[in-house]
Amino acid sequence: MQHSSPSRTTGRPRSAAADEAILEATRAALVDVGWSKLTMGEVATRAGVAKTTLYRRWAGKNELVVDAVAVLFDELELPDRGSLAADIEGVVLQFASLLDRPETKTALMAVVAEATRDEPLRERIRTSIVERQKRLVLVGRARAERRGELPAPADPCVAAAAADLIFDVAAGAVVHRVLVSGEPVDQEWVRRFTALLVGGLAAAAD
Amino acid sequence: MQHSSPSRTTGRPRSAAADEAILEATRAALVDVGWSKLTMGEVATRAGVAKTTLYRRWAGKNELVVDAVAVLFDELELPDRGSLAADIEGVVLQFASLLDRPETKTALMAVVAEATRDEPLRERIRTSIVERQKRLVLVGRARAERRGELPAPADPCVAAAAADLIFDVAAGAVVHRVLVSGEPVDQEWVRRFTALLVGGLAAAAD
DNA sequence: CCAGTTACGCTACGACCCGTAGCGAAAGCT
DNA sequence: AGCTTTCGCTACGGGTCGTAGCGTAACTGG
Repeated sequence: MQHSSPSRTTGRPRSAAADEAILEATRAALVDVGWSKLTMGEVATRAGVAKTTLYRRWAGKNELVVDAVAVLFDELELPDRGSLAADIEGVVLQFASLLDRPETKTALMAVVAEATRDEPLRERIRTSIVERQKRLVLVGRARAERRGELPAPADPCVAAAAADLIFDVAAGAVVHRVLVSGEPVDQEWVRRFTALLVGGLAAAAD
Repeated sequence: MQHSSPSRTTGRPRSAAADEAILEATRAALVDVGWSKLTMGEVATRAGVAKTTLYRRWAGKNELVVDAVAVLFDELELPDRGSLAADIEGVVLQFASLLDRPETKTALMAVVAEATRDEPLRERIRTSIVERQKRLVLVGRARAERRGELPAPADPCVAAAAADLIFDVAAGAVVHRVLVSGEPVDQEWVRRFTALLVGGLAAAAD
């Protein structure tokens, strides 16, 4: 009667090694053939696994790819570089180089596109990728306040809205620059963008 | 010997009505079934046209959809609302409501994703959609300078880079807000975003 | 008016991928 | 041992792809 028990005690356990092999094979296949020509059968072959095993764990291509690329985003960090501007420049460059990797480049927009007509998938993207990276904004903001570069927000509700805004602006700008405009996120561009963002934050604080 | 003559003088001419019927059918199909379940056969049926006719004019689904949605972006305008901030708020709201339409929502990210592995498609998107809308940034900037809200840039090369930056920031932020974060672009958000952008522009002018 | 040229609608086709069902074997538990 | 669940494998109907071939329609130049 206990169908979705998190850890079942009886029966043969699922191979954790197969899990990682599948995700790794998915990333490799994304590099080689891209999103549109990626098939479940190919991933299964690459991972040395039966196609049915894939369908036992993921509903389809969308969910599989989300899980395969989500872990890559956890590499992002926010080392303390001494100033708000330097911190932003650092993380933006990290994010840009992550987006330059062929597996993320071809997969990210594709799953977002699919998610426009698939609410569960949208939720999966949110919890697996988006929400996890907002931590970077919060850490950066707290650090800037500690340095006295930004005033502490009066209303915590306003603070949350501001963090969301900054996240959308930063992530959106980099994604648009790389994938839509198709031009590089180089030192020069990052410098200009950071100046714009920091200037706007300072002005909004008044 | 003149294979790709722009207007051939001999033979039966292509039906312009069929062209429009196909693009219209493509948009309608996008609304109904979305990008991933959109098939060339279905579009042909809806348009009352043979499937082979589609392939005679477009190489595939990607190119067809780009042409089908590109015209929608030409609706964007930048009416003079008296101030830089008001102008930005107006066009951002327009862009957001355009992105809310199901046909653009599901198609835009999908073709961008495909374009990451298809250079000709990337070029087609650039010339058909992206470059055409940069006019809005240039018009807004010129208007702000005429009002005295922003100084005229010294170097025209710097001015072009600044325009590209503003375009990526504005378009990217709205797209990210709507499609990735999945939250609405309401009056409140637009107000905050515009304050951030205008503040940044003013600060960068120093 | 007629021959030449091109577009159109239709049908049929092999190739591929999908997602599932059914089977026997393997791997864990009590 | 006996039970339970996963695994690899094969096979299948259903769908889409992109193309080829055919006869017909539309338009042009002689």
